Amino acid sequence: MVEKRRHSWMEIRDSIRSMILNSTYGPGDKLPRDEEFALQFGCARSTVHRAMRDLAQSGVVERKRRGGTTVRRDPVTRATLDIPITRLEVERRGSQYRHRLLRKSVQPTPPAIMANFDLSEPRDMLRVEALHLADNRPYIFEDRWICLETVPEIADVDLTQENANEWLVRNRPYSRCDLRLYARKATPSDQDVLQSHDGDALFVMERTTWIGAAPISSLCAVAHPGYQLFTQG
Amino acid sequence: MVEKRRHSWMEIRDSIRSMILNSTYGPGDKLPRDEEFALQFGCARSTVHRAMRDLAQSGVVERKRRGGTTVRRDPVTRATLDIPITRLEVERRGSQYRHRLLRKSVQPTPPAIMANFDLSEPRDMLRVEALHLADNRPYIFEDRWICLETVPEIADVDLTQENANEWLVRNRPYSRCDLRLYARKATPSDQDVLQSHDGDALFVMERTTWIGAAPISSLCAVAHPGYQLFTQG
DNA sequence: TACTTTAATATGTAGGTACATATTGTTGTC
DNA sequence: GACAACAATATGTACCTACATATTAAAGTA
Repeated sequence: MVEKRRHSWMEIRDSIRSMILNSTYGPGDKLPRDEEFALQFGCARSTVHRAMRDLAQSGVVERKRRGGTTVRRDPVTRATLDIPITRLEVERRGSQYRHRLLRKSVQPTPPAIMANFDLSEPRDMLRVEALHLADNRPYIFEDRWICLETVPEIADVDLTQENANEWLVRNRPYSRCDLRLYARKATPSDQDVLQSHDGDALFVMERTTWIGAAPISSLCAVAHPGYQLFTQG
Repeated sequence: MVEKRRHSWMEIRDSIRSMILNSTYGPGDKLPRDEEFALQFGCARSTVHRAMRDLAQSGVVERKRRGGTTVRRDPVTRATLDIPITRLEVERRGSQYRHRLLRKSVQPTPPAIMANFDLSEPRDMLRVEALHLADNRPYIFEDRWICLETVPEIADVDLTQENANEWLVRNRPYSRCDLRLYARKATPSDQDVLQSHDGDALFVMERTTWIGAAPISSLCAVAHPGYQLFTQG
């Protein structure tokens, strides 16, 4: 029997997913070829391919050329984090955004930054320490290292006016971004800058970006006590 | 002049992206129609479409039917977090995984869990408190609420053998997952369970999952001091 | 047996056509 | 002028075909 109506790739995806769910195909199992599924569902191979791409992207299956498609043995929770420009994040909460440049200097990279960039030798970079404020209260403190060889123009930017975060994201899109999230106890110097109390738990986001193989910027952003990071539904 | 060679959608994507980068098209600008780009690049519309879908997904542009494609006014850093099954995370670090069920009971949901699930009324759910260990040292403590109406089978599972994390991820795939990340100061009860010291900063991951509109599980996972969450390269 | 070369094969992609769908703009009616 | 009905349009999808590419399996050679 030949199905007449057209099948959407999402239908196909859901069908395949539920087959994986109800153990028709278990973890590690090899799935039929796209063509076979296409025959089975009465749709085009490209439609199955579209569905499979989505399942692969969301971490349900793994695909390899010639190797076929297998059900992932270790399912993962895959979530997309949207980290907006800090100013927009603040304004979206209905608060007034302000920004203060605290320090700016050229220094050789310390070991931690070298590790972030995978550098074997120290290199002179622009270090910018700045504070983002929401309604005049500290929101995020950022300690950023910017590679002057990759981004020489940054030297001419007035960072008291436009903050480095925004300038970079608008002018230097990256091709690779590494992210690291963790919690850190507030230090005495945090207390001055973030108005945190002794021993507060602070949420830290480290972000390192490259364009191709060239380092752009490595950033350690420390949020105010109580900060939370969400995924978009 | 007509280009002969075939263009890959990634080339097209990079070309369009660099046009956005070098301000040929600025934030908020409307881009040409796919068909026009196709003509311009000498490729098929489907190739431009593929490129555009990628740019839209990575947050560079926004597409609307009939409305066309516009450059996003507010660039975001979009990162994909892979949160694996805890056992695999531990084993991948070369440590030995162990799991201990601490408490298990049926209770009405407290307000915080109701909020996570968007419930207006309390509901009886299975509360499971468990500890994941790496080399016999506390790794992650989880406090999980499981909806018995959506997942009645969980009542028959021996959670001292297979942990709830793994059972759910293998047997109850979700269609929606909300994630919340923050830092929290260690409480005295954390100190017992996680062997944390007084006032340590702890990394907390809250994860709530649904299948369709039906709640599956809401989880508060507190990691050991020093835990870090990465993005995959 | 160990190694290299070759063929087989499943996924990935490009091109093209036709139609679906959402949204916007325009026109018509009161 | 307000609102409803309708047409125009850019993106989205489905289906094909043809070819590209990575990887594995098989065959051949020393």
